[in-house]
Order: sequence, then structure tokens, then C-alpha cells
Amino acid sequence: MSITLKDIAQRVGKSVTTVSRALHDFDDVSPGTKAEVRSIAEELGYIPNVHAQRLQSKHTDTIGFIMPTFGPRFSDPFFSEFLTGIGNQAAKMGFDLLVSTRPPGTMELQAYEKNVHSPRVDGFIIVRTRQDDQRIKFLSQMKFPFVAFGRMLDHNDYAYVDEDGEYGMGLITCHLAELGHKRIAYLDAPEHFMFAHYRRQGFLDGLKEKGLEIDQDLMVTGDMTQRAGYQLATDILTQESPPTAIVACNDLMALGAISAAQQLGLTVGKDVAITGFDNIPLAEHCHPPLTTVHQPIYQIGEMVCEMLIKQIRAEPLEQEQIILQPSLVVRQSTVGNNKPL
Amino acid sequence: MSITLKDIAQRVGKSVTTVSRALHDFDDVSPGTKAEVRSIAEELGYIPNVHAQRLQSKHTDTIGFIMPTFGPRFSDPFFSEFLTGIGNQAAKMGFDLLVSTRPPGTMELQAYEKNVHSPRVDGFIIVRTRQDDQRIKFLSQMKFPFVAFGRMLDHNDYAYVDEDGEYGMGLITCHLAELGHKRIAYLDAPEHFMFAHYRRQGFLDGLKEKGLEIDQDLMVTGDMTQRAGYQLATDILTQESPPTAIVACNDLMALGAISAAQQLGLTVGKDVAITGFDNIPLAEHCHPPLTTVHQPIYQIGEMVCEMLIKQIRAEPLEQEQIILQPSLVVRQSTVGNNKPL
DNA sequence: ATTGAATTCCAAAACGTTTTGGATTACAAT
DNA sequence: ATTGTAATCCAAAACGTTTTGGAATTCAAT
Repeated sequence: MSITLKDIAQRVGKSVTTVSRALHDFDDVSPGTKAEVRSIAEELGYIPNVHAQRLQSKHTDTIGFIMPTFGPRFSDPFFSEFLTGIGNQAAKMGFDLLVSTRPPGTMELQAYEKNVHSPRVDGFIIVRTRQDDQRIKFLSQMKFPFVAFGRMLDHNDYAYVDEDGEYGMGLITCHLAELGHKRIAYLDAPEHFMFAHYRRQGFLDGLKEKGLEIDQDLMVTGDMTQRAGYQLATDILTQESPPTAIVACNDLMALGAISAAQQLGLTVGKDVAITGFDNIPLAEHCHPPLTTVHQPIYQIGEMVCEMLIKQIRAEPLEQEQIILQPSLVVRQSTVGNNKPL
Repeated sequence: MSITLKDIAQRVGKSVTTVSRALHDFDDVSPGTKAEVRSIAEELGYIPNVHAQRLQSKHTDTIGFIMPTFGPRFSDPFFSEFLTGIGNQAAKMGFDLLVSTRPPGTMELQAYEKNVHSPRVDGFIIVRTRQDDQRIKFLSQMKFPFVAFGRMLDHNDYAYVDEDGEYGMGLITCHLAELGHKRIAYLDAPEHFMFAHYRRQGFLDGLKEKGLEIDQDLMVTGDMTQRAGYQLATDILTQESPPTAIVACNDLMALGAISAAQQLGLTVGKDVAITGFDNIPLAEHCHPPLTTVHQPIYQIGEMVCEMLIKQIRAEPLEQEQIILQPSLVVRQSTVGNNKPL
């Protein structure tokens, strides 16, 4: 059995009330009693029963994160890094982290409902916002605290952090245009993802800015995996008039595209330029290293978590909505130099 | 405010006891009352308060998973896939999942202690077992339920699932030996990891079986990241008498090694053979595709979770200890054929 | 001596559930 | 009429905490 306030009270010869208040440093407990209570609590190894606390206090000191997973073989490096960010920050601020995994859809929404109604968490972190995002609509309507990584188009009165994907993808497109590329393919993600929307827009803006044509045949969509990148790039590079550059909307697809190009005997960075987006750790140590846009996922995880906890505690936020300006990371997948050292 | 048993009791005109027992289908409640209680509960949208339930019932219906993370930029595809496995299985069996992130060490052990003493979870899932694993020692000593992914050497009386890394690495080593390789380098992981121990053993056994010498200069250790694989392979391939094959103890380091070799102008699969271990999704779609040993991480996550929940529920396990026999996946990083299609 | 204020304490209620240990009623068997 | 049994119900206790609303004591000011 574990130690309760009652046990301490008995040892000290005071009431449970006094012990509780001593441990919480109320000023109607004498310094002597406080010291004694604390020392005995320490000695007995007292750890409060969270369920009693939560039942009484009506809050859970827990934040919820429902991971939108796709299929069983779900292996996205984004999540482990992001999770580390929120996990570390939550621990630092004294919160627990409740994680669920659900494919987007009905079951996912039910998980939100369950956790809201039975008060399992005090707030949610939402990632990969979507057009017409049911999660955000539901939580907004319930007035339940949440912070999102990602914006929405119509709905703008909630707290979020996002990276300016439009700007970032513009940087990439201009970079390629300045290297002389005219026919540039684009490996898109499903359009319901907001990040895909912004990045695509940035690509189109970039083309326009540089006076380049948009070739619809060179715009294809995949599921963001390396496998998809491989297949789409293979298709595109084997058509009659292949592009000289491939812009992938994320690093994973770019890595697949690199493999595809190499499989076709092309030298990436010379015969064809390929770019990604996210700057995952893998991007630096592939061959050739990938030109991409950096996204500080770990830090975003920390920020989002901190904002959520402040919101839960009703502390003021300096900024409700944060948009990070990304930077371009130029590597050899666009600027060649693949000779042996 | 949310609906409680009291609210239902008032509406039905029965006691709280009866309402509770009706909802739990006890047979000392008349069928008519049960029906009425249920319909009213449904109508009011009753959801039980988990904290009251947990305070009363002494169990949490929650399993804990403390991710051993290394540094902030922690991006290991293993974790998202494994997490999906345990998350899905836990949801299927009606359990919540509490996740923490801690670098191995004191803070990590404190997290276990906190979650055990304040009864936050009913059991733990442990991954990447270590020599002299404090987590396992602590939980065993506390008689607190847990299931591990991974074995230990001395301590064997706990439930686990593991893949036979010794056998798997033996397969790889023999495969390379049969291709005629004599000088084979080994990219090891830190020796305190049990999986590293077994895989290394399999490599050494394989060499011995094929009558090959062990060259200590060709055995180097890294931190399992792609970056480490890149650097170690660069070192090894630029020494005076480089190996003809590199065996990495995991896929991530193997991918780094592939990049390193390519950076040096070598053709992987022809000039040098490189192998991994884990068969992460990336391994299939890199260039050249990686010869590796498959590890069904998602399924292992499911299994471990199911075993843990059964253990918590005191249901019998068919098997307390499961060792999976892995299979070799031969791809072009060892068997060449890198011509354009 | 009385009043007032400060200090230190605590019994009881409350949070929402489940469990315990009967109580009540109805009805058949004696 | 009494006993036994089955069916149905419930008051009260319990889980461990925090909060409420005082009570008791001390000591200084009047």
C-alpha cells in the first residue's frame, strides 16, 4: 500500500487538513509544523494519489496528443522528433502526456470526444491541420483548450504555430530557377493537408515570379512516403520530356525521388536537381545531401506544448499565433559536385 | 458540468447504487430498471468520471511507455512505428497510453518511480533493453507489471518479446561470406544495448562459421544514427586496406554508410557491399535498396501491448517469452546490379 | 477585564464512483 | 400463520485529496 496524507497525519499527530496545507505551503501552518510534516513525508516517501487530486481539483495536468497515423507500417520521423519536443516540455512544466494513435476520420474524432467529456486531459495538441478540420471545429465549439501546429484557411481564431511553407517553397523554387531550371516537377501531398496547400502555393508563386510556365503534367500527388516519391519520380523521369528538377513537398518523398533518379542512372545534382522540405536528419546524410528547407520540429513541439499549458493555466500568451520564417538549406542535390573527395 | 450517476438517479427515482449496478449489468437489478437507467444515461449523455473510478477501483486502465530519447534532435523511425503498434492495440483493448520522453539515466528512473508510486499506470512497456537494466530491476523488485521488447543476459524471469538478433546477423554474415567477402567491417552500437550484444555475437559467430578472421580495426562503434554511420564508414573506407563489405548493426547507420561510400565514388553493391538490420521502410526505397534483416516492429508493438494488458488483467499468457526468428531480405546493396533500367 | 487581531489548527463536506452488508417485498411452501 | 427463498433495492462506507468555515489559543491594545 502506498503512503497517504492520513499516514503522515498520524505520525505527526496533526490532522489531514494541516498536513495537506503544510505540503502546499499555506501560511496558516506554523513553520515548525511545516518542517516536521515535510520531513516525515520525505521519510515515508509520500507521493500524492493523482486520482484523488484530479477528482477533487477538476483538472488533470495532462495534455492529449492524438497522432494521425496512416496504416500499420507507419514510420514518419516527424513524429518521434515532435513527440520528444512536447514530451520534454510537458515534463518540464509538470504535465503528463496522453497519446493515442488514430487514422484520420470518425474514430479519431470519437477519441477527441471521449477525452473531452470524460475529463482525461486538459487540452490537446493538434498536428497537420486539414482543410475543414473537424478536430479544430469540435474543440473550438466545445471551448476546449488546444494549440495546433498548422493554420487553417477560413478559421483563424485559435492558437497555433506554423512555418511559412509558402515562403519556404518560394525560396526553393527561386533557387532552382536561378540555377537555370525551366521544367520543374512538383511532388505534391494530398490537398486536404494545409501544409501541402501552402507549399504548393509557394511553388506556383515562385514559378510565376520567375516567369516560368506551370505544366500540369509535372504536378503529381503522393502520400508523403519515400515509396510514393520513388514511384512518382520514376513515372515523371521516364516520360518523353522529363523535367530537369523535381521539387518534393517533403523530404521523405524527395529521398524516394533521389533513389528513383539514381536507379535510372541519373546523377542527382547534375542530371537532375531534387529538393525536399523539412530538413529531417536523414536529409543531411543521404547521397547526395538534400537541398531542403529547415523546419525546427523539435522546437515547434516545445513551443506548442508551452503555449497549450499556458493557455490551460490561463496565463497570458505573448503571441497567440506564430509563423516561423524558414531558411533554405542548399546541398548537393541541387548544386552538384558529386566527385569523389 | 457533466452528468453524474446522481443526475441519473434523480431522473429515474432510484438510488445511485442501483444506477451504478444497472449500468454494470449486475443481476440484482430488474430488467425494467436496467432498461430505464440505460436509456436515461444515453439520453443525458452520461460518461463516467475516470478519476472517481480510478480512485475507487485502484487501477488506471492505462499503460506507460517511457521513450528513451537521445538528445533533442531525436528522430528514430523505430519509435513512430512501435508507438503505432502499442497505441492501436491499447485502444482496441480499452486502455489509455501515457507517454514520457527521457534520456536514459537518473531522470528516466525517477519517471518510473513516480508513475509506479502515484498509481498513474497499471504497467509499463520497456524497449531497447540494456545490460544491467535498471528499469527492469526496479519494476521486477516492485513486482510491477511490465513487458519488454528485448532480453537480458542474467535476469530472465520476466515477460518479453525479442527478435533473435544473433541468428539474423548470422544470416547476414553468411550471406556476405558466400558472396566471397573476406574483410568485413562491423558498425556496432554501444555495448550496453542488449540488441547490440546479440547482433555483434551473431556477426562473430558467422565469421567463425565461415572460417574468417576477426579484424579488430574493422569493428567500430557509433550511436546508431545515420550521421554516425556516415562518419564511421568514411573512416573505415579511407584507411589503407579497406574492407569489401560493411555490416551495420542497424539500418540507419547502414544508410549513412551507403552515403559515405557514394561520396567516395564507390558503387555500393559492386565496389563495396553494405548491410543493415531492421528493414525500416526507408531501406526499401533508398539507392541501392538495402540488404537487411526484417524486424516486424509494428507487430512487436501490438504483441508486447497485448501481453502487458493480459498480465495486468491476470489472464494467462500462452507464452511469457517470445523469440522471433527473423528473415533475411536480400537487396542490391549486396548483390549489385545497379545499371540503369 | 475586555476586545481585537493574529496565529495555528481541524472537523466536515465535497469530488463521483464502487462495494458492502443488509432491508424490504412478494410469494410459494409448510 | 409461519418459514424460506428469490428478487429488487439502497444507505453508508470507502477511495485520498482539497476546500470551507470556523474553533481555539495567544498576546497586545484598550
